[in-house]
Amino acid sequence: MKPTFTEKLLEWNNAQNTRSMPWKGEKDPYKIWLSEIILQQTRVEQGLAYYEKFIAAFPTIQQLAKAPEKKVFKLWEGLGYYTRCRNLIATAQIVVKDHKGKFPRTYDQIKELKGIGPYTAAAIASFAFNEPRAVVDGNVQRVMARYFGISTPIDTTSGKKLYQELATALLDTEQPGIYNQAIMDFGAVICKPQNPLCSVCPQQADCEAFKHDLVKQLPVKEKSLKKKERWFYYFIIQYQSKFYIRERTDKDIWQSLHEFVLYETDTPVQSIFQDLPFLKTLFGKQSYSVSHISKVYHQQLTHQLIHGQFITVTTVKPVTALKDYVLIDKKQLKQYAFPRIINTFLEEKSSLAQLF
DNA sequence: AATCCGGGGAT
DNA sequence: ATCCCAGGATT
Repeated sequence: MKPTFTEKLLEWNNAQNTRSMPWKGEKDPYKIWLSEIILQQTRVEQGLAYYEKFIAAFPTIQQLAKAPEKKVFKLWEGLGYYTRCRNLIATAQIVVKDHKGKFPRTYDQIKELKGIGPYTAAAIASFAFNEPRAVVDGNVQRVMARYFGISTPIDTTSGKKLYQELATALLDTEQPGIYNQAIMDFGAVICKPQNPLCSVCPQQADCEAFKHDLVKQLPVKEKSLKKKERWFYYFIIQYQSKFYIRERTDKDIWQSLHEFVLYETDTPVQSIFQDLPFLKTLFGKQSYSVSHISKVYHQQLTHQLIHGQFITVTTVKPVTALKDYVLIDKKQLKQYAFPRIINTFLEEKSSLAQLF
């Protein structure tokens, strides 16, 4: 006999949950996996278009596994957390090579794959294979913290353990997939982060947070993130009809994306014209001409604020001092994945007028 | 245990 | 501005 919470949740799911998504009820583990990776820390509304694009481009895991990496990253461009994309490719290749194209069928095997943690493994195992594993995502944590009135922070080791145990106890082991889907929908539709719909909530009578007016305070998060600022000066160096770009490979933001010639500082430079020794160092005695300096663009990341400025430079000879950078014809540029701050610049009409 | 990894939407 | 999103990997 399951707790009343589970009964009421499933009742709500049957009678009132109208939330519809393309992967709901899906049984193909490939499609479930793809949707779950895309949706990690990503809103359904934001991930939806990417899911459709990926399914259209790669209907099977075999096709994804053999696709050129560049093409996959171009599809992922703009979605963020690019390690997910790298792991997506690696996992597709592992499943095809080591598992003969058949997606692993148990939670433990699934969790071994790259980019798959406790949440995603539980989601795939329950949705595709009916294994009784409880998902714990942001929705589930919030619902349980409020329903039970728990003030243990969700972003601690003990908190994660506690919420996983609670979720497991509440799970309907007869229909784990339906239950997991239901509690996440419930968190997204009723027990929302802001302005939850307590007035129409079927759990209201037993909700500890509602009883004690703690709905707004729960769940508790312990850590606050520290941010740092970085200044990126991008030199768009044109030689004939080509530009220098490189792939970002350091352990840093935007790994596997591309960029123009970068000069980075941790404080803004006083004047692009006077105080930037970078260009002179780069060109030495070679001549160059600066044709345009853009406004300052900004991009807010989780832990960083990026200030970006774009300096368009033309030269009549190749720049030999540029290591790692390669010359790409301007017509080929759109094949490469760039960070949003660069695409924002490229998409502005004034920028295009300078470059093309 | 702490930190990092994006981009977008709501408030 | 701040929070949060169908989290996971690294140190």
